[in-house]
Amino acid sequence: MQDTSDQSALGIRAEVARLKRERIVEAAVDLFYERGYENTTLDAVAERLEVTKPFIYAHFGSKPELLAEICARGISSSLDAINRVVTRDIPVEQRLKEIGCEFVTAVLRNQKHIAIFTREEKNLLPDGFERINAMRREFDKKLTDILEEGNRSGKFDIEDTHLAALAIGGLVSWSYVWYRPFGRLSVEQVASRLSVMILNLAGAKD
Amino acid sequence: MQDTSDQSALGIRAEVARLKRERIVEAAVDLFYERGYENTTLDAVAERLEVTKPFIYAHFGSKPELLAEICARGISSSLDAINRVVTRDIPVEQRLKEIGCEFVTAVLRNQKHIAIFTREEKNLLPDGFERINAMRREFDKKLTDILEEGNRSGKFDIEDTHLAALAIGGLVSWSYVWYRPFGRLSVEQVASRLSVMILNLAGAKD
DNA sequence: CCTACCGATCGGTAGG
DNA sequence: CCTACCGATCGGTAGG
Repeated sequence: MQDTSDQSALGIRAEVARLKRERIVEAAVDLFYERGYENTTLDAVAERLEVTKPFIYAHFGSKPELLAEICARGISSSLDAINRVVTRDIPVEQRLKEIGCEFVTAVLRNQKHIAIFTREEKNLLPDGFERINAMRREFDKKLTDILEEGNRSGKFDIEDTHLAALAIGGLVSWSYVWYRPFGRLSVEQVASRLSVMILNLAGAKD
Repeated sequence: MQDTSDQSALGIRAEVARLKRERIVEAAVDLFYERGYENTTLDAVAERLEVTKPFIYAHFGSKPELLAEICARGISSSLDAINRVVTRDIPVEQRLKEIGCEFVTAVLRNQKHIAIFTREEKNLLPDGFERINAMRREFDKKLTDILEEGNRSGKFDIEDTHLAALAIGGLVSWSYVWYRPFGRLSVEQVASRLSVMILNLAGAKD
C-alpha cells in the first residue's frame, strides 16, 4: 500500500486525485501552448474543465507549480528516451541511431510540453528550474558519452563531442517548432530521416 | 532627404529619434531576455534609461510593437547572413560552409533577440507575427534551394532537402539556448565546428 | 470545492 | 516628455 508507482495499487481516493491532476495538466498544456502561460488565466483552465479555480488549487500549490509539472514531463520524456537505449548491448552506431529515433519520437509526442518548457523558462521558480535543468544536463552527458565511445572505437569522427551533443540536441529539440501533426511527414518518417542525418553529422562509417 | 537608409543623410531631428529608439530597444532586449517579456514592465525599461514611460510611447505605439521590433531584428540577422552568401560564385559545398559560419555568427551575436523571438511568439500581434514568419519561410526556402543544388550536382547526398534545411536551421538556432559568451568556445570556434557538422549532415564529399 | 472577493500590478493616456 | 492617474485583469484565498 506504500507503492505509489503502480496505479492499480492505489486506493480509490489516490486514483481519483491522480485522474484530476492529469485532467488539469492536459487542459493547461493545451491552453499554455496555444496562448502562452501569462496569457492564460487559471480561470480559463478551470472553465475548460467545467470547474472553478479553487479546484485547481486543491491539486497544485500555485500557477508556477503547475507550469513546472508540465515542463518536467517534457524534458523527462527525452531523458527516458535516451535511457531506454543507452544500456542496450548493440554496436555504438546502432545505439546512436536508436537514440535519434526515440528522442525525435519523444519530442514530437510531447511537442506541446517541450514548446512550453522552451518558452516559459523564465516563469519557473528557481527550484523548479534547477530540477528541470539537471535533467537537461544529464541528457547532454549521456549523449556526449555515446559520441565519445564511438570516437574511441573509430566508428565516429567528431572533433568536439560535447559540441556535437549540443548540436544533435538542438537539431531534434527544435523540431517542436516546425512539426505539424497531419502534415507531410509522420512522426516515424521524421524520426527515421533525422536519425540518418544525425549519423552523418557524427561522421559514422557505414 | 528622402533617404532614410543612410544615417549621415538624416537631419539631426531624425538622427536623434533613431538614437533614442536604439537605446529603448537595447534596454528592452536586456530586460526581456533576463526576466521575460510579461515579467518586464515598461516602467522598468524606462527606469533603466532614466526616463519615464511616456518617453517610450513617444517612440513605440505599444509594448507588442516594441517586441515585434526586437523579434524582427533577430530573424532578419539570420536572413541577412544567408543573403550575403547565397549569390557568391563559389562551389556549392563552400557556399554551404560559409552559410553555416555566417548563420551561426548571426545567431550568437543576436542571441538575446533570437531567444526573445523564440520565447515570446505568442505575445506578438497577428500582423507582426506574420511579417516575421515570412522571413523565416524565406530563410528555409533559400537554404533548401542550396541543398537541392548540391544534391543535383552530386556534391551532397540528402534524402529530404526540406527536412534537412529544417534540421540545419534547428541545429544552429538552438545554439542561443546553450551558448555562453566568455565560455569554453568563442563565436568563431562554434561557427567553424558547427559548419563542419552541417557539411557532414548534408553528406558532402570532400 | 464553490461563491465571492481582495489586493496588487501595469499597460496606456489625459493634461499640461 | 513628465506627473498623475485610470481601468482592467488575475493570482490567490477566506468562509462556508
